[in-house]
Amino acid sequence: MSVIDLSNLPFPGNNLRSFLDSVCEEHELDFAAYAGMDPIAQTIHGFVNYPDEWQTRYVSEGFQHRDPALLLASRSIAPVDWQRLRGESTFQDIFRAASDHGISEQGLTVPVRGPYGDVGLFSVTRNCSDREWGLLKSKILGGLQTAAVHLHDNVIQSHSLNRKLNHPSLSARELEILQWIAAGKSQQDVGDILSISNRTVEVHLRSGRSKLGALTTPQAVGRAIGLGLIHPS
Amino acid sequence: MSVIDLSNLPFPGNNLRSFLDSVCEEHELDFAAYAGMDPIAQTIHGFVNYPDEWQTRYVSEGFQHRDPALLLASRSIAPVDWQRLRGESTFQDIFRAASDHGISEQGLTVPVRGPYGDVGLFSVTRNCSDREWGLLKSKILGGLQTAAVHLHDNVIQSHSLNRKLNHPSLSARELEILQWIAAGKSQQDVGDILSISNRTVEVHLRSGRSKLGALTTPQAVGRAIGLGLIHPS
DNA sequence: CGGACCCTACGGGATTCCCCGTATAGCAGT
DNA sequence: ACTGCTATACGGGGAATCCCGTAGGGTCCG
Repeated sequence: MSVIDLSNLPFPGNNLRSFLDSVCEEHELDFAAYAGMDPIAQTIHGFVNYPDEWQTRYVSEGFQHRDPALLLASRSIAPVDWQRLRGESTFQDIFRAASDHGISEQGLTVPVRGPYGDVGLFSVTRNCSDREWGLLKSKILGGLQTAAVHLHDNVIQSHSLNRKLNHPSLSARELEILQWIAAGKSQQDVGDILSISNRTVEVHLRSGRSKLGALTTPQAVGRAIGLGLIHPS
Repeated sequence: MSVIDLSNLPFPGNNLRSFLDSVCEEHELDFAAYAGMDPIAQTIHGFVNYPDEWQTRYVSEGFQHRDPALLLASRSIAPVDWQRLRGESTFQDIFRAASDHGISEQGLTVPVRGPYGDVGLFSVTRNCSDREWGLLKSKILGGLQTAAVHLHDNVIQSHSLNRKLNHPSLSARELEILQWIAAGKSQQDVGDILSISNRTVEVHLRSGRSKLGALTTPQAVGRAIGLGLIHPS
């Protein structure tokens, strides 16, 4: 999974990095970070207002691939309080490293999903006691949720990113065939159903795989489902 | 798409219908409605605190399939203010019908997505002027967002719980292998990765397919993803 | 202790899929 | 008009999968 730094990209009409700062200021937070995951391109892109050294270290040690806050939030609907992760050794490892750079153990990650399988993860931290954190959290949760939606919406809408994260567009025929394959039909079956040659079915399937960046048909089916292009049956 | 009324289903520890009422009370709203779309089962399920006659009419006329508020929000990341829809004739039709039952034109629909392509749509209405609505909206947007997440999370949790009860559970090995297959590995690859024979891999795959009621491996991968047993990659 | 699974492993034979091509025709954009 | 993409179709050859078995060792439970 490659990492794309969005912090220097021009965005239409606003600067998302400074938006992080204003969220921190408004809600009495220390740091904020946005990470967007593209499940197909296998990329993570983002921007933070963490100290530069921590950001560098985080990426260079590949923390974004095993950070339990990101992993859990990327599979969750509701926000994930980092308190839930304290038992996990991976979290403890990353937190020990983070505390060297002044980042607190108190944090929260809000997931936001778009219609194409894209996930935005908005994390904030604040150095304070558990009790203070609990009070603060309930007070600002709505605002964080709104900020997360705003961030992810802007990132996904932005043209410059859409070029980087171009979602594969399968032809109607390719989708149709992939849908039948996902329904358990063989290539021959599909050919009979659609009244075309099984060889032609295989051609469409091949080009579908290629567009999805999949090595095998099962993987292509999985990705297409993950993108909402087809449905399991 | 069939319609499932969840309003009478028992939920663990809380009543979602009364949650709608409390959201209305807290935020000075007239009505609130939750609609969940399941792209796999092709169903819409939901519950509302609209007047019964309106609810009945809405469903009987199939409004849920063409309501522009739902359609737009289901493709959006950010909340959709119904003001944006005033130009659309479909919206005007539905609103004319709604106003017969005391529902205002002033409304908002908040979309929330889960990891499996599921979408929750939380709508609220308030009878007031455009200016009042603008002020109210900015004040309660965060709370609505939080409420929407809470609703959808609860519905999905209980829904997937139901599905897990009804579906056979795959062994850890079977899931592990299916996950690698979904990641584009061949049976031989998986055997090498797990240091077992490729024939053994095939055995697990076979039994996984059988448990999922799938005729082919691509179908099994699709179903496993649809059930949330594995993730696309 | 005897089933009931699960994990492991191997084999033969049939089927299917995948990769490499070639080829025509239509349709859309520039 | 040329270029590019899509849909259609065909074929050979090799690789992979799938289906039918057998079989020993492990765990868990009644």
